Amino acid sequence: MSDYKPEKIEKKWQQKWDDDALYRAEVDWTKPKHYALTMLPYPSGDLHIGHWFAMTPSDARARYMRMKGYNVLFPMGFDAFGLPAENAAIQRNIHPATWTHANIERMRKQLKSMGAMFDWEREAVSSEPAYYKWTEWFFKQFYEADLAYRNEAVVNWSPTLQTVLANEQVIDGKDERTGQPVIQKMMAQWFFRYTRYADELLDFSKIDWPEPIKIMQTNWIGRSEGAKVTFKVETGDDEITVYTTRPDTLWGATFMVLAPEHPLVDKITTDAQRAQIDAYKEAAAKATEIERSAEDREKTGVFTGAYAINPVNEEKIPIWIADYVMITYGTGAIMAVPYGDQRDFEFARKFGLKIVAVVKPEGADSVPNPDEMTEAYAGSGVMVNSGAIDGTVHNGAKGRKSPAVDAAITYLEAQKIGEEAVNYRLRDWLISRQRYWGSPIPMIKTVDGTYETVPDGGLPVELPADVEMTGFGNPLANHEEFVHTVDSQGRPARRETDTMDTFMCSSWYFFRYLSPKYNDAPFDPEEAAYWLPVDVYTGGAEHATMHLLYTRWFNKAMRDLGMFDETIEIMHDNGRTPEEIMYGEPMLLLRNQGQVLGGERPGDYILATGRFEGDKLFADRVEVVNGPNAVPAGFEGVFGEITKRTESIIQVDMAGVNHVVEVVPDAEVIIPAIAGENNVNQLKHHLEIQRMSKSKGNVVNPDELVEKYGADVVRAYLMFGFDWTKGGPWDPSQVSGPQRWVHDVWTMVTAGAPNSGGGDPAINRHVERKVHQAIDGVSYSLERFSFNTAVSALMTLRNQMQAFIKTGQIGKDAWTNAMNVMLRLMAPITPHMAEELWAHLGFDYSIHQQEWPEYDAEKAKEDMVTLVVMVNGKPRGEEPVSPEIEKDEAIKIALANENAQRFIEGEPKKIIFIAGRKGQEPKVNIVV
RNA sequence: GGGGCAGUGGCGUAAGGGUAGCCGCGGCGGUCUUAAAAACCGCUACCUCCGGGUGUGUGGGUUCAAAUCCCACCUGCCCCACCA
Repeated sequence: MSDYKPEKIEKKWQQKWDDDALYRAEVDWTKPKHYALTMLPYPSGDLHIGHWFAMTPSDARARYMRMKGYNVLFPMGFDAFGLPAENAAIQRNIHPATWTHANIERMRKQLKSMGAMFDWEREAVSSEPAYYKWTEWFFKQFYEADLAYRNEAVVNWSPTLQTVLANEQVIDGKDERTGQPVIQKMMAQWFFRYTRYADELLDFSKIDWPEPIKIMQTNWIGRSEGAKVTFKVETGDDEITVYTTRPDTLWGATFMVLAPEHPLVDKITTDAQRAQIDAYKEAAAKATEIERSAEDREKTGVFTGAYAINPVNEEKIPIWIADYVMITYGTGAIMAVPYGDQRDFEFARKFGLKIVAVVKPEGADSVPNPDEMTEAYAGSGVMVNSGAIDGTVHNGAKGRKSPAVDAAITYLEAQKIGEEAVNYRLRDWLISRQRYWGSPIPMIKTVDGTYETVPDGGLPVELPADVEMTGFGNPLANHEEFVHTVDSQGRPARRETDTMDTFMCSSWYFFRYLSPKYNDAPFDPEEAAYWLPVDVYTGGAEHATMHLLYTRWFNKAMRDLGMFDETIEIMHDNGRTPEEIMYGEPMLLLRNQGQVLGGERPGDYILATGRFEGDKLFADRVEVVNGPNAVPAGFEGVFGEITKRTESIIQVDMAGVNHVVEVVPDAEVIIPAIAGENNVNQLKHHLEIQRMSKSKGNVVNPDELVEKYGADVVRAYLMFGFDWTKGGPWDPSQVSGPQRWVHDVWTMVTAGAPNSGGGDPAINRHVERKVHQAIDGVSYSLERFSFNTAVSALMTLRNQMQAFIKTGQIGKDAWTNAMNVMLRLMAPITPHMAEELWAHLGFDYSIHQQEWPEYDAEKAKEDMVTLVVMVNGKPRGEEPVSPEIEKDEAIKIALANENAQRFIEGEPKKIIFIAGRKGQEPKVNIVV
């Protein structure tokens, strides 16, 4: 019966929508606006099922908002600069621009097959000169406002290739292409003053963002309160300043540790120690920061031979270098208090350094003997052996909220040996990349070594097209014509050859969408005044601490440089309060989707022995073995891969046959890979958890799915089959549910009304009720980005309608009205089919310009509901009652319930009535 | 190592502190068919003395009431600055 042909109707409607400019979003001050934004893709080659998973639900939400009466802008573009284009260039001898543009062409076509309401007139591509002219312009503005500066930073340097490598190009300290060693090298680079906005970035009060994102950003910024303390080096005039969050423990500082890169190291090192120090520095240069900061690593370090004087007690303390101190955090030097800091404690134990107890733990009778301690004590207590602050209390609070810290800071400031200080884990934003395929940094280095900006007329500094991509050296630095220029006084000068981090491009793309062809500024203030800020932003949570923090910084810097001034004026002229812009927050609401995963993880291979009961093995011994090829001779038990584990019940695949093994309590579990005593919880079962990636060959191509099922079914499946915020493994076997749903609706509508007359009024009333319950369910779900429950509510309506139609008693008008509403509810999810069936029923084009159905609670109401009678919180009986039942009446009925009475002895202690909220039954809980 | 998140039937998942498992997938039984597919109907957590009892990773706690809130643990996933 179903002659649903998605390949025909989808193309047809996409073409018509395009011809009619149905999704063109234009400024219209008479209508409320809604700027819906989904993260722009990197043009890697093919659209991934993950793009569909991120974008089609976002599209459904944008469509819903449009039907709710908003003027919706939902644009799309490409984040087109980046490393993969260069890799392609090197491997296939193709220009990065050619590769990128070809990919964009292909992906644009794939994106269009989604049937999303993208306004393609607004498309922006970050690698086009018309775009990166403004990326450069932003850099210039930031530089002139002292938000950009030059400083040294560590890079992965390949001596073989004479080039800087990305972290992902470095595998085990070696370049992935040549296998040659990579070293850590200091290089002068461009930074933005990210930390200047650290405190403002900690304020989330004006935005509705997911709690985890706010927590991650807060931790990432890592504000800490403490003090800076200056130590004098014993000989010479040198001073070493340290930052500490625990200045109260200064009396317990028994040595100092400098980062190996600390500038004073060479100067203070004694001749006797020099060889050792140099060797250590060289070794440290080879390790990455993540490796170095791993706390489970054995502590290493070398004594410099020099001593410092502890300013509070004049003690002479040795100065060491060690790689657990980072040059990038604080001052690159620490005072080591082995009593109170675990890392310092381990270091002191390893090298036999002195430990002095400075805190008497809360509730302890005496101060611990440092020689008997097995770990540092970082808790609260009373300060001891601490001179001026002896007896003050450290209560565990941060900064001056701890009395001991407060006393220490006051003392340090009075003695002029230190001062209160705030430190951030956040570091300034290093935007320099020694790469070709990025936006050039519009700076010129003059003959006297100073920098000046490229004048506005010189923007954009365009990337030269005739470069050779060999992977050796920096193509821009090797391009003579590009490098040689003149400065403002006509003297020969050199262009900056670093390009910008691509996060710079993606920090402002949603401004460019407003007016991608605008030539007088990054964006047209007339457009900005209407559309800004972004109302809803959707994308992956993996951007929590990078893109999503950079773009907030960028927006605040733009605000402070007056880039919104004109926009704000226009807002005023149109009666709009510009407060939202003044907050300096680019996106008011953020929601994250999860990831669609693919592939599999194998389970542990086990040998299990014990006692069989039928087919089930009660195992008293389980051993994890290497793989499927190790069956010992004469083995009796179960051997195979664990496919599933629920507590102590294990499903084992033994040569294709499933066996159930129950691991008895106290069974011996042996897992060689996990040291120490093992238990059943550590057994790994088969899981499908891997991320999709080309190298694993488990990427799902949406084009094939669209061809097979149609875009509407793929959209419906992606929205229905997952918790959108979680994502999950790809499982094509689950497509059939949504597929049946779409086909059923098609069949239902094309079959026409089952009854040409008025039908049974009671049935018609039921239909109306279920339709309104569906309006409520779908609206509530879409409002909350809960796409799976939206589809679920529509499937429920399908089931109910099928049952009503089967009676043959549904009237023509009731049926037509039900179909009319159902199609409008489906329009955001399955836009093509909804449009086709809408036209089939003779309603006015386009369904996407219709209003969202209005919910009427009266119409949705049931005549009778079930009163749940509970005793001590357990359901004991049910009684049919009116949904409006009052408390007293409900309690009376509940107490009269026969079954419930069996559980009530004597007088109830308490009776609680829970009113029947929307969609829920009233309840009475009788406590006895 | 640091940070974040998650754990519910065979599977994907639902549940606004208030009857755990909505909606699907799969499976089992049936109808129709020469047969199969499709479609349609029914069943589908465990135990039970048939009264009921148990059950949301484990162990505690708060509450009249906990999948939901709190604490600890176990397991897994994601992010960590030149991948985007």
